[in-house]
Parts: sequence; C-alpha cells; structure tokens
Amino acid sequence: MTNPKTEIFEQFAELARVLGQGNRLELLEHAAQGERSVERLAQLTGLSLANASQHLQVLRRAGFVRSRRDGKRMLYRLGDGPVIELLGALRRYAEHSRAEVRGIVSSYFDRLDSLEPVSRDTLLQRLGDGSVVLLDVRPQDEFALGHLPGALNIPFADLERRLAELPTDTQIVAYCRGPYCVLSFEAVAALRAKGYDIKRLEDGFPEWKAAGLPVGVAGDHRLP
Amino acid sequence: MTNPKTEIFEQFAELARVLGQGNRLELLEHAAQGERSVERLAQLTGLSLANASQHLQVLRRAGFVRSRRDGKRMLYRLGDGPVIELLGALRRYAEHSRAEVRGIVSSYFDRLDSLEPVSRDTLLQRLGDGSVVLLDVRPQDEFALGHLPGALNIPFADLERRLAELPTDTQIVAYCRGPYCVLSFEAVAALRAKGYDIKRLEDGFPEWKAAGLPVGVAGDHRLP
DNA sequence: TAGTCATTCAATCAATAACTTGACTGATTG
DNA sequence: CAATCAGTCAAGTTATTGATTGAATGACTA
Repeated sequence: MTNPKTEIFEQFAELARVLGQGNRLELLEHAAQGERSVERLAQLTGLSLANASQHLQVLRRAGFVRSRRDGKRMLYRLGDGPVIELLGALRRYAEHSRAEVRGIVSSYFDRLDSLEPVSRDTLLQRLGDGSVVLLDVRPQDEFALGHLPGALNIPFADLERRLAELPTDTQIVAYCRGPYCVLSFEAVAALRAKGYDIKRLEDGFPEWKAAGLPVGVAGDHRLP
Repeated sequence: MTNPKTEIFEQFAELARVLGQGNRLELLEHAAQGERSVERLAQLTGLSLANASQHLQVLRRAGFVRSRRDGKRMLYRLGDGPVIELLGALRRYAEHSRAEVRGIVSSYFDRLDSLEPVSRDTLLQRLGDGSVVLLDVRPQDEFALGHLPGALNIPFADLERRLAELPTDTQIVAYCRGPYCVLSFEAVAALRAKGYDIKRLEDGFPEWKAAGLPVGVAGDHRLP
C-alpha cells in the first residue's frame, strides 16, 4: 500500500465502488434533477429513509453529491465534478458491451420507441429555426428546479388531459430525466399513437445542464 | 427487480463494481498494453496466480478484457468497448474531486515533474514538423506489443547505459503505460537532471491506441 | 500415453457491504 | 422549554466479495 501507483488505483476503485450500487445510481439520477430532501429522494427511489440517508452520505463522501441544510431539512444536489460525464462514459460502455443492457433496452424501450432519438446538437439547430417544440414530461416540481429553456412542461401523468396544448403542425421533441428515463419513451409512444409528430431527445436535463447549456427556471412554461 | 429502470441501473452498477477493485484496475492497465498471459499479469501485479486468474475472469465477464488460448497459455487483452474512455472519465472525475488523489499525485508525481505534460494534439503537431523525439520507456516486451509510431524504446532500467542514443539538441517526449505510469515521470526527472530537454506525454500507449491513432509493431525502434 | 505446464475450479475464511431497527441529534414551532 | 420534524448514528443480521489453498482440467511434449 505504500506504492503510490497501487494507492492511486485504490482511490479510483473506491470511487467506482460508490457507483457500484443500483440504488445509489438511482439516487444520483434524481439528485441530478435538482436539489431534493432526503425524504423526497427516499420516496422517489422507494428506499427506507435511513437507507437513503446512508447511501447519500456515501455519495457525498465521494463528491458525487453535495448537501446543504435548509431549516430542518437536508437538501442534496449533484456534485460539481464531471459526474455526468463519468456516468455517460459508463452508459456508453454498458451499451457497447453488455448484452443484458441491450436486451432490456431493446425489449422494453425499443418497443416503445423504435426510432432514433434526436441528439443535442440537432435539437439546438432545430430550436434555432423554430421548427420544433420542446416537451418536458417530468413532474412539475422537477421542472421548476430547472429545465431546457423554452420547454413546455406537461408531466406524463397529465398528458391525456392537456393534449390541446400541443401543436399538431410542428414536430415535438420530448425529454425527461436522462437517457434511460422511462417517461419520455412512454410520452413518445402515447403521442405518436395519437398521430403527433414526436421524437425523443437522446439526453435528459442533467446532461444538458452538464454541457454548460443555458437552463430555464420556474416561471417560463412556454416558448418565448 | 421487475422494473426495467431498476434493472438497468443494476446492470450499470455491476460494471462499476468490477472496476471497484484496485487490483483489477491494475490488471486492466497491464492488459491494455497488449496481450499477456495470466502468469505474466500475475507477476506484473504481484498477485497470486489463482487470484489474478479469478480477477481476469471477472473483468472478462464484464467485457473489459478478452481472452484467447495460445497453446497451453491463456492470453488476455483489452476488450473492444470504450474501456479506455470509461477509465479516462473515472480518472478525470477522480482528479477533479478527490483530494486524496490530488494529494498523492502532487506529493509523488508533481515532485518528479512539476511541468505540464504534453497533450496528444501537441505531440501530433510537433511530430509533424520533426521538432521532437518520442521516447518509450516501457520494458521491451511491452514495446514490442505495440507503440507510438517512430518511438525510440529505451526501457527505464536501461536509460543510464543508453544515454548516447538520445539527442541533446531536440526536445524529447516520454510516455509509458498510462497517465499514472511512474516510468515516464521518473524518466523525465532523471533526464532533466542530466540537462536533457524532455517532457512527459499526458497519455500512455493505451490512450493513443484507443483514440484510433496508428501504432507501430515490433521492429521499428527508430525514427523513420 | 505418462508427464508437465498453465490455468481454472471448489472449498474455505475473513472482511466488507446493504439493509433494518431503534435510539439520538439539531432545528423549528407551539 | 417541551414537542415535533428531518435526518443521522449505532448495532445487528445477512449476503457478497477477495484471497488462499489444493485439487482438477486441458493442451502440449517426451
């Protein structure tokens, strides 16, 4: 252990171990949407409060999340290192080489959306010439914590009731929490079935934000 | 577990867990140099044969390495997914947020080489106009398995004896196994003390190869 | 085909990790 | 200042992991 090389590898391994737990990755995805209390995160992931708290502390020790106190609540948010980049690399590696992931993705997601997603670059271009409407299908509170500028927020649960707000003559691009967030897949499937021209954004909100692109905050629920 | 999202996170976590072990990361770095037998890898890492074998099988199941039989030996090499990219992301994250890593790096490596390393792009440019000599300080057998084109191979152990082969009027750029490989740090320190104009390449051989750049094979030990 | 070599497998043990439960702490509120 | 609320801590249980040992396999070699 006195060998500096061994020690460095051990440091790297320690970080990898922190990501080596499904529940922690899920907590991390939720924290990446914006600040959240421990209770909320526990709720969102279905973990017990104590368990979520402990996982969050593990994530914090590794710098993947930061926390601050707000009254009697403790709020956790994404850390400021290149966390999203690391998760992206993990995802890309998994997609490349992991038959199981490909299997789950193709059996579940691909069935819902067989078409190619829209890339961030393509979206930026299309937003520029106004040929597209952005749809954020996350719950309203997550939207309020931050969203792509100009996005229309209709939580997936409300979609049926609020169809009138969607254009029928312009293409829609839907996004949610991340590349594997189910909401946008299902939104695309549902709306496409109703005849809408809709695609899915490849990334979610955290990836957009991590790329340094501007984000909107509570208030602007409409295109400018 | 029947939830597809949970299942995907679990898959990701499983991969991260495989990287969550220092010995495996070290094996991976050695396998990234080129094909190696189990015995050799065990030797290089100081692990027992059975232990190395078992770790290699874990790495193989996750696709980080591939193996093939050659007579009675089993040869392991890097897998063909974006492994180096993932390790790079892990390294960058670690450097950003991990005080311990920064501590080890600065106390050990920075003492040896306080100057900025040369980036791959810079090197490519400099190689183009011939203003630099490339030095590979890895052992000869690793060099033989693949190296940057036109590199001169002087294993670190032989450096003192073979100083005559190095130019005194041209800058030297040294590299070895990867960003944290000790050999190139020490080579730079040793040669700089003797008055040579020498810098360290930021990456090692695996990163170069993973970037899709051409690699040389056994035979061409000299600049073209 | 018996012997040898390189690797893997199986059994075992100690160490670590995940989750639960219930007690504890710190900040607000009556 | 007692009560409550949000989160953390500590102890215990069970499961998983890493390492060791020795036996078993599979492929060459005399």
